[in-house]
Amino acid sequence: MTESPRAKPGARSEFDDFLRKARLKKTRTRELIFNEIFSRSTIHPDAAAVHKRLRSKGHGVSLATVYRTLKLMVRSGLVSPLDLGEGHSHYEPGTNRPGHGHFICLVCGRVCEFENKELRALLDRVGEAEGFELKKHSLQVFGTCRECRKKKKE
Amino acid sequence: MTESPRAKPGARSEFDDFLRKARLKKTRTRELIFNEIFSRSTIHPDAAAVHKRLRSKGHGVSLATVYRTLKLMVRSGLVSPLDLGEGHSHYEPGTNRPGHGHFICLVCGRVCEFENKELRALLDRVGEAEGFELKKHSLQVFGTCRECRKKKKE
DNA sequence: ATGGGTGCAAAGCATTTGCAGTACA
DNA sequence: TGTACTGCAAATGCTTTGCACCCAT
Repeated sequence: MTESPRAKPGARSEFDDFLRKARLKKTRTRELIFNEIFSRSTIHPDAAAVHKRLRSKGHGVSLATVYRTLKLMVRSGLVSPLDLGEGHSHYEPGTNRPGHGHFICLVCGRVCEFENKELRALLDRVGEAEGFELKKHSLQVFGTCRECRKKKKE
Repeated sequence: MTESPRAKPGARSEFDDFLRKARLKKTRTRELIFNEIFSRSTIHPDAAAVHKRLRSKGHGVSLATVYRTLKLMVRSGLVSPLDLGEGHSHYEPGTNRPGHGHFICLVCGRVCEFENKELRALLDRVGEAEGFELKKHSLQVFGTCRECRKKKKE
């Protein structure tokens, strides 16, 4: 069981903690899937992409196990599902990232994250006004990215 | 072909306009589905709910047509799909409602809309900073509603 | 050893589609 | 009348599950 090369400091031990608390086993397969999500936080893969990537690296992991493990990681609070408007889930590392959202380019499909402190404060304020206790949120902004706007003008 | 009792003023003619422009036919079935979405904007039904509701009213509409029509209405820009975290789409009237979002109670499942001008301005600002041309957005806030918080404390 | 973990194939849902018949323009 | 629209059932695509075997503890 090797350490992830680019894992966030702390994230790995969170996974370990979760596994220990839930009396779940630490397996090679789970580590591989975990690393696939955490090593490149800008990718936002779906289950099929994780599966394909692992296969192409020579790891014989089944799609069923990818789904099982992703579900596990979502329940553990380490990973969040992400709706890019494609009708199925993508995944990204982390949960409870206040003020965090995504730009999704409708032309090229690129996804770009952003983080904004005002947004967090704003949502807290709106929630409080409604008597609503905010746990997490999901914000997607669809439009055209800088590059695609440039191309369109040419 | 009767008028919708509670349709937004203007919304109906938008639908008519869309149908005319796209050379689509105005049918009883499309009108029924349209009204089901627009008559109760707080309901956010999924396709199955629209279908069930129409059936219970004695209208023999097929689920396939409900899906086809909802897709049509989404493309027309009259209706927006809504991800309530259930793994399938719900629908609400309207598109391009800047500063619009949803609270979703994780305990009772109730959905509550909100509208906030600051949010709109904030997203525009963040988009501009990225060179991103904002078309629409989707914001869901998950947590516990006032009533469920009260019950929990008791 | 013993119970959880995994692969495989089959099942389960939401959604889409082919086709033949129906209804709007 | 002609073509779009609809219902039905089959097909599709993503995700879950049952079961037999495997492996971490």
